[in-house]
Amino acid sequence: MLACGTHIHVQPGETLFHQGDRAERCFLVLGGRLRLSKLHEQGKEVILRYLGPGELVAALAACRGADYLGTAQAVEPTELMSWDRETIEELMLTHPPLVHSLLQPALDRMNDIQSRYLELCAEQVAGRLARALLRIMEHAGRKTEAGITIDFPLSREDLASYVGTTLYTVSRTLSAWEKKGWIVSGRERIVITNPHALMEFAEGY
Amino acid sequence: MLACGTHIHVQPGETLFHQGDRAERCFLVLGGRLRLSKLHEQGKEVILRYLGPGELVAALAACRGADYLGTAQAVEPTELMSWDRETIEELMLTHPPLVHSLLQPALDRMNDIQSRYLELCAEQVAGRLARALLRIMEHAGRKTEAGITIDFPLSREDLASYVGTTLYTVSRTLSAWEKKGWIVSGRERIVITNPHALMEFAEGY
DNA sequence: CGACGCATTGACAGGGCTCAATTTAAGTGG
DNA sequence: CCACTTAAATTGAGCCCTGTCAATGCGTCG
Repeated sequence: MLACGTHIHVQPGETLFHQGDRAERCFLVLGGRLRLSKLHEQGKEVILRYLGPGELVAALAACRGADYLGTAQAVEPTELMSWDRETIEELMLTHPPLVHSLLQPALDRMNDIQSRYLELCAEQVAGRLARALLRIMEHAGRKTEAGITIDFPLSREDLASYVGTTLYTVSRTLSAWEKKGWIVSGRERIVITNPHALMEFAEGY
Repeated sequence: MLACGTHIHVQPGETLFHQGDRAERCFLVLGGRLRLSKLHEQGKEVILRYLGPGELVAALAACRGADYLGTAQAVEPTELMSWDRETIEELMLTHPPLVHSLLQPALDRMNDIQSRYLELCAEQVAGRLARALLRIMEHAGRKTEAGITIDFPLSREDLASYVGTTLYTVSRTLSAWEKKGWIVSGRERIVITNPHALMEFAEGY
């Protein structure tokens, strides 16, 4: 069954698919990391989510033959499995329980953006940034001696696009947290040394 | 098949289900209008979307037996059809093509919030408010002699919760547009007299 | 080692939130 | 039908967060 799929490799910076294109295929991330973003008419870019190993991409859109809702590009060398629309549709009809494997991630992502939409409305930058770090940490954190390292390149600008602010405000905020000893950061690299403090901060906001 | 469903009536202000409760049932709006909202810890409320006749509510959550992602309450006398989890699951397994009837709305809503998330990041209040009015107009507008009337009660505060601002800024902005002759508004009622101007404004923002 | 891109920091301005005081309009009961 | 009540809407004043612009520092890679 899985053999019907095609192996794909994408290099950092390369685009897997573009927002607005017809979704002919869906993907499963095997290794590496993708960045799903959406572009505004006036040029500003927003990061919808990062996708790591084990996650499905564009499954719903491909099922329906709709357009991709965002643009997916690799932030690391990424390996994927891919299926075309006909194959998925056929699989879905012949294996009804498969639907649940699609529905759960869809529900999770719905929950994710709706929560972030709420935060964007209700909280100011620092609170959103704290939650963003925690969220990304849960998703892509690796335990190291110094703390929990986010193990893919993540710039100030990326974070800004993720929480809806500017790279300047992100920089200022991270500097403040670094002085407090909550994080250690370098060029496109962030280590969270005190997750508990960050959580308390995000809650109490 | 449809006979398995239960008829439900909800009065304005009444709550159909609460965010966080286990989703045991899903619903189809037959008449009236629901307001789906999400509450922030610090008390602020955000309106995720309005639901009118023909729209499914909580279908995905009920399929998965997950928790409701938001709170649904009526803004008008509302009539619904409702099914419980077991029934949907059974229907889905026995009628595989039914899945598509669930996937399409899910995709539409995903697209809707992601777009609004983008707007919230990229545009300022006036632009978002213009788009919100147009979106609600598409969804619930009724042609009248004066223009296109939004035919359910919609206060300044509702609009504020919808676009992520305060009722004061909404009031000021609507006043300005009323002076320009783009809209006519009263207590919880809005008529769009010049949709074209609003669209141009939203685009050019 | 030089150059490019990312990050930092300061100064400044403005959009929009907050708070407070009225005004307007709908609904209610005598 | 008209006071009376209550909730929504309007408007003004002040201020703060954060976006914008500009200059500089620094780490990485060719």
